[in-house]
Amino acid sequence: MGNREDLLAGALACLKDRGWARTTVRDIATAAGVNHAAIGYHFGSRDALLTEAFMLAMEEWGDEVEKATAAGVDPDASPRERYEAFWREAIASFGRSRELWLATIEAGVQAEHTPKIKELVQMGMQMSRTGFASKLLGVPEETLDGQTARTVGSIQLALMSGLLMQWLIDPENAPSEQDIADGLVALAAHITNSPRA
Amino acid sequence: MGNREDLLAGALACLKDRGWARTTVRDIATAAGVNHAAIGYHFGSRDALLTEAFMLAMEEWGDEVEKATAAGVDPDASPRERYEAFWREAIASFGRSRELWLATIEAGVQAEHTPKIKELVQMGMQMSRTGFASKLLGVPEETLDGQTARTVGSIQLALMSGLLMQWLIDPENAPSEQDIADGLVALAAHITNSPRA
DNA sequence: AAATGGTTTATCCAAATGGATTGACCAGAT
DNA sequence: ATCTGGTCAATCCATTTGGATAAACCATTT
Repeated sequence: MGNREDLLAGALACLKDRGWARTTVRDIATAAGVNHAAIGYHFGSRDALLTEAFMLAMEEWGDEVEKATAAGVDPDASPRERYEAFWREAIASFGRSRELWLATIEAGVQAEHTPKIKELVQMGMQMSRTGFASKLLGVPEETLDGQTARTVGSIQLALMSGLLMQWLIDPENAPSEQDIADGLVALAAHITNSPRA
Repeated sequence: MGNREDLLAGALACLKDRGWARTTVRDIATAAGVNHAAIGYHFGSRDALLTEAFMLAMEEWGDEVEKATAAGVDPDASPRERYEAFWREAIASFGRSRELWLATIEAGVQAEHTPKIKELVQMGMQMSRTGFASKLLGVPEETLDGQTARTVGSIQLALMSGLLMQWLIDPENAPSEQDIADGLVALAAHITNSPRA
């Protein structure tokens, strides 16, 4: 393990607990236990290093999501129980890997200023849509039609990032897994009813 | 209109198209057409000015949300039509006031580093929950019980920020108002069904 | 007209920042 | 042993940053 790996690890750490914008080359170098000149040598620039570190963060993020979706596949449970189990695990992950999740939100902001990041986030969102839709409905990704991915997948993805924000900023008032399922069902029921509810 | 007002307007502009982290005192001063020393005189520090400007952004944000909710109250329309009308207007606003919406996301990140901002965002989220729930269900805020606000309101708020992210980062693949309603109903139907769908 | 108090501007400054340079180091090939 | 290509660290550098200082400005009061 040379400086290169140390720098990547240090950059990932900084990305999590300082965020993209406020990490300096010296922050990274200190976290990595390396002279900051090594950044220029191995990566060319601070931004290039951070971009590469962000890819590591996306992998970790994928693992966390997978862990949550894995919780929602008990064949003996009802769909609702499975759905709540998913959120129970997701919410736990929000707390357990708080900094990581925070970094994913900041990535959304950073995407606006760094084209490469934008591409990565777009890719991640597309994969999430189909992944969520398939796992949620219990249909293999191959046989999943694009329309369902765009509807169910997009909604689940939106709930994921939206509820993440609530849990990060105001966990006191954020909805529990039951609240989520209740709200979803109540909202859909209201929309479906032809007369006023 | 003295420097103070100009600085606030300039800071708001910078907040929108440069974001909190990357706006410098000189950016603001230039945008305001004012010497940057005036920031110290009128607000004490860059962060204090940005915090005050952020409150202006929150007001504008409230107006945009209100405009969208107003689109969802046609008494002749079905609940579903009203819901889609809301999202049609919301999505239009995402495009029309792109920078403003972007600033609200960055606020979520900034909340992590600036307690005052965190308070403001928490407040905004609480108001949004009850506001959304009441407008959506057609129930005055006074008679709305806390549980419904936490469930339906939280879900709608989550969809709002989650779908905003999708529309900001990848409008090409973001769901339309029909997609949203479809997905919501399909997801709820799946959860409700006792056997597998 | 002179004085006053609030405001604005022109500079100054120390610290921080990203990056470049330069010479040391070191394992493996010659 | 020495040469070589890659790695590393110490140091330097120009620029940018947020903020402070102090002098000018200006309307109002005396």
